[in-house]
Amino acid sequence: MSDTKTRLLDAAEALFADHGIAATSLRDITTQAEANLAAVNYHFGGKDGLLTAVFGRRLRPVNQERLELLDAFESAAGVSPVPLDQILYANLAPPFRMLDASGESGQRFMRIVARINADPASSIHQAFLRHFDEIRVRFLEALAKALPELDADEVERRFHYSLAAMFHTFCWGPQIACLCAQPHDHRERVFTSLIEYGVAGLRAPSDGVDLDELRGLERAIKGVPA
Amino acid sequence: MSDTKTRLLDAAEALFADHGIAATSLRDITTQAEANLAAVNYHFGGKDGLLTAVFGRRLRPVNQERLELLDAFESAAGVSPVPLDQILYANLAPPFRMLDASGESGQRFMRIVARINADPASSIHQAFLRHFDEIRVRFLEALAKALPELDADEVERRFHYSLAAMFHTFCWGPQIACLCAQPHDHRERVFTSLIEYGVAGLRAPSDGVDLDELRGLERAIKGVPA
DNA sequence: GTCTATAGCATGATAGAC
DNA sequence: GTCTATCATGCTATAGAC
Repeated sequence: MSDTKTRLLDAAEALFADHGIAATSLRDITTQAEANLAAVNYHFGGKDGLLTAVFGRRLRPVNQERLELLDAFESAAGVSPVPLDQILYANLAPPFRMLDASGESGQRFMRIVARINADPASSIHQAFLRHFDEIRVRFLEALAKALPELDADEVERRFHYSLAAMFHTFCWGPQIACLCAQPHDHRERVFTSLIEYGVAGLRAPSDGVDLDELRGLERAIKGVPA
Repeated sequence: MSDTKTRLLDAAEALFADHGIAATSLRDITTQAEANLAAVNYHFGGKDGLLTAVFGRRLRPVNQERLELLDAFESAAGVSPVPLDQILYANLAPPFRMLDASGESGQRFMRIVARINADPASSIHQAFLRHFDEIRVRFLEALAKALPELDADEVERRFHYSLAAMFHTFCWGPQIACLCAQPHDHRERVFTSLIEYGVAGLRAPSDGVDLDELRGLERAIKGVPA
């Protein structure tokens, strides 16, 4: 039998992911973990602390691996920029590897992460973001080097688009029937798809779309005079 | 002075967006709306019903406009597929227009939407999804027609990637300092950027990335023998 | 129909015994 | 480190005033 702390983390991870964070009470968690209600407060200082510990436990190794991968690709590239597919691979491979290794519980965890990510007003959000401080800086540097024709703002926006697709996929995957059907084969396809989409998006010409032209077309179609 | 129902909706929208849904109590809402606590239950049946009404009120006209825009572009295209930038424009222009028209409260609203979207386990999620049933079908059809070389699964995945970027931007925009600085000019840039990224991503060649090659590279770099 | 006052029950947090 | 008891607060429901 594992110790109370671990049992609480496991129970919280499962319940937060399946029923949502707000909908899960400390009593649900302590009951499933066969622990006392007050144990949560003692070990983690409260519900927020427990949640922080839940994602910290898994996020640390995943993000560590991301940085190591990026390091490796950068060393291999020397003075040249790291190719975009390698940058995206360094960001995506670690969480996908965790999905393969941890099975059901890994999927659950990714759903929690995606949920916290989408709620900037939540109280644990800052603790969550701190896990990504170094990631953000390092990956933005690598992207900026690989995309010298874009200004820094645009690089950051596009980086966020690629993150959004990843979070959305982890959060929605099981329900879009893209990640669940044939677990492993499908995951491979989704992994590839995320990189393909991201590489193409990051490389998009920055003057490829003329908003005024689209607006003009809209007006013309709708029969508005001017 | 507006009626109680409207005041409750306005207060709830502001508080849900600023402090999060779970963190906002009915008492906070009724206090700010200068209404009685039980009014929420009477008019909306509870907190969930209130939330449903909050996003329904704004989502209906926005989604209506999306469909009308897509209709218009499809009529103009005749038998040809609608160009990708027009499809994405039809999806993005209505919410951006709402942002310009409704100012602060519109921004708040988009943050609520993004949050609900990221929490599939929440109890209102189904009511939320129903608003997008028709959108999903119509836009997927248009995309499939414009991207005949992709299989249906891949079209759906890429459609979701483009949605993810949109939600993420609306949710995070103010904090990434992309949407806030010079409100209108910046928004124009972000709008354009979303379309550029999306068009390029949707058009990505579906065999552009070789996962095994990337994995092989990783192994080689890390010095693993086989 | 519309709103108010209030009661019932569940939750998160804490104090203090062991 | 663990557990019991308890408190303040939150959501829901309902009885009844207007």
